[in-house]
Amino acid sequence: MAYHVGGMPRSKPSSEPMPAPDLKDACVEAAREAIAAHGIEHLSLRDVARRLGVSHQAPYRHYPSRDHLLAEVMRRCFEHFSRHLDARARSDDPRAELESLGRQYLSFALTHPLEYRLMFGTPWPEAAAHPDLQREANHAFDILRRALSRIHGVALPSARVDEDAMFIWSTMHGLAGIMGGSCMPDLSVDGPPEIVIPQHVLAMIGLAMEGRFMAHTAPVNSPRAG
Amino acid sequence: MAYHVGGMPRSKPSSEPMPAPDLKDACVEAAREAIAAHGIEHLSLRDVARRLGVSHQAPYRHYPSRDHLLAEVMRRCFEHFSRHLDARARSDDPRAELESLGRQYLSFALTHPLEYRLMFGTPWPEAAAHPDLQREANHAFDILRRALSRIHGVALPSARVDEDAMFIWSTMHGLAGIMGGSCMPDLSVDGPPEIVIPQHVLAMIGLAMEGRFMAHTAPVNSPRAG
DNA sequence: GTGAAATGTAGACACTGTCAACTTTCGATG
DNA sequence: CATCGAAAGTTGACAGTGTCTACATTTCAC
Repeated sequence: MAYHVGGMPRSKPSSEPMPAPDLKDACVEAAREAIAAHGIEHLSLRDVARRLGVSHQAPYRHYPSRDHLLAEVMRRCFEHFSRHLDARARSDDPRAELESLGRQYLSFALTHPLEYRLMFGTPWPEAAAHPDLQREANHAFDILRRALSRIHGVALPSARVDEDAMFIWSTMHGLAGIMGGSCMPDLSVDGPPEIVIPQHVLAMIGLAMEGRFMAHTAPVNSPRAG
Repeated sequence: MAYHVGGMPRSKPSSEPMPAPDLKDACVEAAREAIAAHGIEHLSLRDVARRLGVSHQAPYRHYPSRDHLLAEVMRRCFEHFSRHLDARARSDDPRAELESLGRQYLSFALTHPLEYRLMFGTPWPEAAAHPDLQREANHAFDILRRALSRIHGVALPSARVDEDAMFIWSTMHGLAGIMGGSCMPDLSVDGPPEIVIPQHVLAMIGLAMEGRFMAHTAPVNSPRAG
């Protein structure tokens, strides 16, 4: 766990322009441990340094500020998240594919609540200052967009696809936030809520999408929309 | 803005057991200003004291810790939120009522993003230690539950009502979090997203609920729910 | 009057992020 | 080989923070 040596830079005999010594990586790893131990808001650069057995200023050689380290941790969370989504069960039926995407989304949020909070529940450290973070964050949404495009085919313009994507993402995101957070109300449902509720929410999304398809083939397009 | 006098307790000549001097209230107000100015994470008790022209220890006479003051601010946000929901447009048509509830929910989240973030996007300071906070937070969900019960009538057991309530709340909550946060993707929709997206999401909820009613009168109850 | 409770103040401690200056190491260049 | 510079890590300092302890003042009940 401790950073093995302190005092001199790495000595790769090769001639790479920037060997990127592993303290930079180690900082991210230590930061994740610190966050897991004490929560996101109590992440401290000095604590990270202490965990690595290194001086309190050493991390500053690799990250200009605490927020830059936090941004890097978040960026890796998004990478992890995207990989998780990409590893979903594939199917030729685009609707089944969409459902497996939803399940995969929820399974990540529920098994990695800390990472999920970090990604979507933490105010970003100046989003504009971390463009790679923004880019990484959009990947997941693009996955959803593509899955929806497959369902809709070419019949619907991309504007409609984006609307549906926002609906589905909102629902998944909200459910994840509620179930992963501490503000879940006491429910009287038949069975464990963490099983029953996602099942029902996914079913409701399916109903809404079916209604959408029917609306698409019928003249009226969206009832009760003020 | 500054707390008018410093040094002696209030001098109400009455004999109330605890006159509750207004520094306690003033702290909450100053804290809200500080949060609005510098963000939730940078709320500082010393800054609050400075705003009130009072020593850095004075707030500790009324709040045992910074988190207790934060919890009180959050509790008042929930009060404000509940009042906003209660002030929605009423209707005899339960579905119209549900829709106005949804619009009211979103309008609060979008016009008071800071309070919304504070309520639902901030990790609670030891939820168990602040039961009144938890109680206040459940009020909004109960409002939703009641509106849904009116729609369903007595036909559906309360378990189904809670499932539907969780679906709707998830969708509203997720949409509010996405649109109020900094992680909204670039969308290609016809018109301003802050208008078009909520409209569409509400319409999708309506479609899902209609499918639910049809499923309720037909033998099959939830298609595609694996 | 007197003591106790409530309220506010001042000082101290450990902790934090961050700036500045110093040291050590290594690779490149004369 | 000597030397310079960059990279990486070190120590020291400063302001800011939450919170503990001790002290001062005011008011009220007795």
